[in-house]
Amino acid sequence: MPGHKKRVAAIIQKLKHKGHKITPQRLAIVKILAISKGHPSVEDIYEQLKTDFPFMSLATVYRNIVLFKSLGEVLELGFPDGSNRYDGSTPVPHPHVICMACKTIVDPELDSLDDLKKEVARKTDFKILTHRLDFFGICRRCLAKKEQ
Amino acid sequence: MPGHKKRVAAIIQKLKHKGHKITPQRLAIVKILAISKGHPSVEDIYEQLKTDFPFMSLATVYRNIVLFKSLGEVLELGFPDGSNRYDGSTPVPHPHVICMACKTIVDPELDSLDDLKKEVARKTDFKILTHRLDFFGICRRCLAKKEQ
DNA sequence: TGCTAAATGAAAATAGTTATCATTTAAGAC
DNA sequence: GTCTTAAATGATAACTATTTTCATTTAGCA
Repeated sequence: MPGHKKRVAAIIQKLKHKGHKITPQRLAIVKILAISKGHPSVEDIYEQLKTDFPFMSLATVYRNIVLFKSLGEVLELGFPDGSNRYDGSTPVPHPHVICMACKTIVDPELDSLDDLKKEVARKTDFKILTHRLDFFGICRRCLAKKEQ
Repeated sequence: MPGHKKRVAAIIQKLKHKGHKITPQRLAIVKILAISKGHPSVEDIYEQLKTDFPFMSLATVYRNIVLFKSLGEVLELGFPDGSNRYDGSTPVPHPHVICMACKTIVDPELDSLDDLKKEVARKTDFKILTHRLDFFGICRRCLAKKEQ
């Protein structure tokens, strides 16, 4: 079973287990969140759903995201400009590299992150529960465009 | 000259240099931003100003923060819950450790951050321009409270 | 098939921020 | 010091993203 199907199955199972109903709208939102690699916004999700659910309400998208967040099945990425984006495929904190030109978000694997976490815990006396790590820059493709 | 006075002077100088007027309201906002160590919100700043400027408008606070941001003299920290907070004393990206209970924000010095930056640049092919690094947890004081 | 709590759609409400516009004022010219 | 004018301010309206309300529909179980 491919990764995103596993994710859909896992989320559905958790929903059922917690006593939530599996509506067609909810299932469609789960699928988009689990399949998307581009960290979609609420608006992105809503647009994708319009084809299959012309009468879908934006509120339904928001409500379900709130639910999935509370179940720990989506990661919310808020940005200062107010644009929130969602990651349903890897709902645990991980670093992001964001292109400021085309808004692409890449998930790098960073070995040295563990050292950093340890250093924080050691130096601050905090009980660290989660983190958020974003790098902003220009991706290779946009760099190439600029030079033309 | 103490650090925060230097910051006030530096911001004022940049404002003048760019042809912006130094109004009493603007000066007061600059001082609060430069002096505060607790990363105040717009509402915090507004409340502090009310004593000296009873007729101060919230819009003035927002307008000035937009200006200072554009000059690179304050750092904006946006959070998913919509609460934005501002750092005028160290307006370059740096890690934060945030207490989820009392909302305190601490600035740790992390030596291993450099390694992480290098690793990102090497692995992603992005031109990295800036970053955002936050750790969320519970501070020692709030941990102690819980145990009582 | 029927029942009931949960979910939905549509629209109103809310919160944080930005824009509008008439009035005031800082700062350079005289 | 006074004049001039573009910039800044205060009050308020507008705006955007999100949440809430409420009447209606529906998933899931008896």
